[in-house]
Amino acid sequence: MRERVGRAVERRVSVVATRRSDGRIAQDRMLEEAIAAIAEHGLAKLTMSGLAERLGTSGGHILYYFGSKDQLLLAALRWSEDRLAEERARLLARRVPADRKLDLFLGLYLPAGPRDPRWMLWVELWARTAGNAELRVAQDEIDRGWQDDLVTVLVRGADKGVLVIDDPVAEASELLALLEGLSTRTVLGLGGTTRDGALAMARRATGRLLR
Amino acid sequence: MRERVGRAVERRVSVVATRRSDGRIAQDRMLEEAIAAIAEHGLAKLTMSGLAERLGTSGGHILYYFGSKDQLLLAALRWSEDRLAEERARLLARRVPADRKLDLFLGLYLPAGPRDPRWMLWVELWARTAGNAELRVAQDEIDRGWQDDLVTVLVRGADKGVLVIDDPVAEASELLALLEGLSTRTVLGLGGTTRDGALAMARRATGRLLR
Amino acid sequence: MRERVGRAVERRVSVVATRRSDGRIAQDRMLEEAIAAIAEHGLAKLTMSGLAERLGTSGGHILYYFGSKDQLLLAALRWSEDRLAEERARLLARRVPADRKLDLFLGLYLPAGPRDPRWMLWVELWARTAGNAELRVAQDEIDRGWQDDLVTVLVRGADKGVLVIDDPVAEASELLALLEGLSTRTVLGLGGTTRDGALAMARRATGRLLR
Amino acid sequence: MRERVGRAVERRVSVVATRRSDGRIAQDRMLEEAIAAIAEHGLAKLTMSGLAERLGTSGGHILYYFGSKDQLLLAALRWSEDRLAEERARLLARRVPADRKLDLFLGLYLPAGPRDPRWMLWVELWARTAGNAELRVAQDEIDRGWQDDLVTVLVRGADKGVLVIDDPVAEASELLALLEGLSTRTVLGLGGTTRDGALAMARRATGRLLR
DNA sequence: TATGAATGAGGATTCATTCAT
DNA sequence: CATGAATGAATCCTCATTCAT
Repeated sequence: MRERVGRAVERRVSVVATRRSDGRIAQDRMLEEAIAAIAEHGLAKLTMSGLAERLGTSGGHILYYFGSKDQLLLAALRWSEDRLAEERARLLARRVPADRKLDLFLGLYLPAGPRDPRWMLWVELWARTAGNAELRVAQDEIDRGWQDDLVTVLVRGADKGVLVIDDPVAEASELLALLEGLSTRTVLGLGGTTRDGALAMARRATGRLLR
Repeated sequence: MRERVGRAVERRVSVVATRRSDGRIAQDRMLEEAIAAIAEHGLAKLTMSGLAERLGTSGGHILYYFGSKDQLLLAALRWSEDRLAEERARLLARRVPADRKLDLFLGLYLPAGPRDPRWMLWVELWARTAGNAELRVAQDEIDRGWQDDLVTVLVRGADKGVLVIDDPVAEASELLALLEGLSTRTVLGLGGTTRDGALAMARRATGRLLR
Repeated sequence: MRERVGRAVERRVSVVATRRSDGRIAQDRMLEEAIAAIAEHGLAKLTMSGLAERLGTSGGHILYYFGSKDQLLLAALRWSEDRLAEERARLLARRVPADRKLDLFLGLYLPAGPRDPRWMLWVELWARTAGNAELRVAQDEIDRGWQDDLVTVLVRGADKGVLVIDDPVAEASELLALLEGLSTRTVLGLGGTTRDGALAMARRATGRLLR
Repeated sequence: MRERVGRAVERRVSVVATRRSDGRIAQDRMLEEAIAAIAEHGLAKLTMSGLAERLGTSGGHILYYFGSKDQLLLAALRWSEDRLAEERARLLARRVPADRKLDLFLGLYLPAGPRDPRWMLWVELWARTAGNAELRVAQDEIDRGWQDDLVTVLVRGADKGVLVIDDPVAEASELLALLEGLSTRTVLGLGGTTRDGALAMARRATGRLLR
């Protein structure tokens, strides 16, 4: 069990370095496909053999890399958020006014629509958070990433005189909580919430908060 | 510990309300215990026989009442929210200033703390929403209950000149989205959010939103 | 897992008392068949579903009673030895000369021949003893039963003047160790050992040991 | 701890014996490590990859040498007993009185203590004997080695007038059966049997048998 | 109402073995 | 020689659900 994890880690490192076997299914494909499958049918319906079939590989092979289904899920979460963290980093580096940057941030956070894969994964994993410390830690880390970057945007905006902030940490927290609530509703299709509606609402709240 | 207190209170209520039918009481106990079990160990660990053991009955008997596990879950959700709807109704009927009423509303919505049974149930059921139309409809209905009552509070507050509102439906939606995000974080223990912290944040946002 | 065990225990108690369902497969049959299957094909080939098929029932049903394969094995061992313990008790109660009684004791201990089910079970379970404390305790208990009864036979024989003993505990231990060695060889068919050969050898050693 | 010492000794031996082929040394290490692993955790827990890890090699490599796990086990048994056969040969060649030689023989046969690797391997393999003809043949051969050497000791002792024997084959068989029973108990830790206790008992029986 | 025996489909996981490199 | 990726069959166990009593 333990060595499986180690193997998975090694693997990730060597993905770029070696590609000995062409038949080899990349871990990334596995994670991507797992997220897609969860988005389509829910985590409850995700079976190792079903996922393997989608990938044209064997269930044993997936476990060979990830060790267990829980680890696979955790890896999927991290993989998904790693890419978003990169997008956020790119966003932070862009030369656009702070208010525009903040707006882009909102768009990045909110789900693309109902059943958005990334958010479906979050919702599914929330249900497992209570019983899985490793998962909670990972979620906390990811959350902190969003929080820190948002604080950065706010502080820079204040420095430039574009945004009026008071307590950037508290304001970021509030904004993220609102975004999370909006996202949950959007992705689950509750209350008729759409991405556009959520975005509009987030913008209004942002305007009120920072002016 | 918390749910024990809550349970005693509920018991008194339901004994009075449905003295006629012992079966009804039995059902209430089942739902109550199901929610407690989910809060304690998660939905994934809730088995019919395990629940039966907690209740001192048999698994078959629970299904005798509820037909299936899904129906039991749905009933648990409704049972839990029905009682809150009653509390909201009592709150709306109270003769307190609108801003005070709004504050009490916030307190009613937010979870008592990490692993609050009602919210654990919500989080668990979100993961089942996508594949279960009946469940989504029920969630929508419950959500609408909160929304409508909040709108009522806002409108009455505006009539009295205590609150300054613009678009009560939109403002209620935004407030509820924020509350939901705060609740999720509180109940899952993410980002160190506590009930008090969430409440303070909700109050600040409410103040800003309504003047 | 734990409650399964409890259920199995209850079950054993109620076997005599209630027999509500005629289609019900008695646990005894399960144990008996399990032992037969192990004797025929070895423990490694014993699968729950395979055993279920022999019994005309479902794998789930066997586990319903025994909780796990390990528990089933343990129960099989106990069941098998319980019956022998009764036979020993009957033997001890018989009114025959001590030397004759001792001879019958040898016959009771030794396997009926190669692949004797009871002894096959022992051999298979020895391989699991090291990693299973519960199993080792059970084996020790059973062993003590043989030892105590043999000591009783020896002491009574000495009292009657039929046997000449010196240290009954040590002599019983030695005799049992010899019997165990002979049994292992007989049941595994090693060294061409047969039940008759083993019995003859045991008799000679007994004669030498006790005059 | 014990096997570490033993391993160092073996190493020296095999280095001298088969200096030509490094592969041969590697095979020895594999067998040695396999036996140690079985003694520590049981055959059920011995996996090819786990063994490979202990050896710092790959699972595929072990099979490259041995073809299959069963063959590996068989080789381990033979390897272990070959070394003992050599020790027996050395013992037979020594110029010591027959009774002393017999005593050393007992010490060689009995396990060093609970979980003695050689005996753990025997016990584990007994469980596989029934379904594996090749294994049974190997066990028979090894057994015959002990038997023949013991007969030799007895006969020579009789020739010298040190031992009083009647039917050396039968007496050797009986002694070996007793030794096997004592060994099984010692290695499994049943009945509180220790090596010293087993040795004392074996000596007493030997004295009785050959006087 | 209430029980609990019985079912049986289903799923995660393990592992010996193969084979391309 | 040596690796380790890839396989996929095999197995234990879980659990909602049914139903005779």
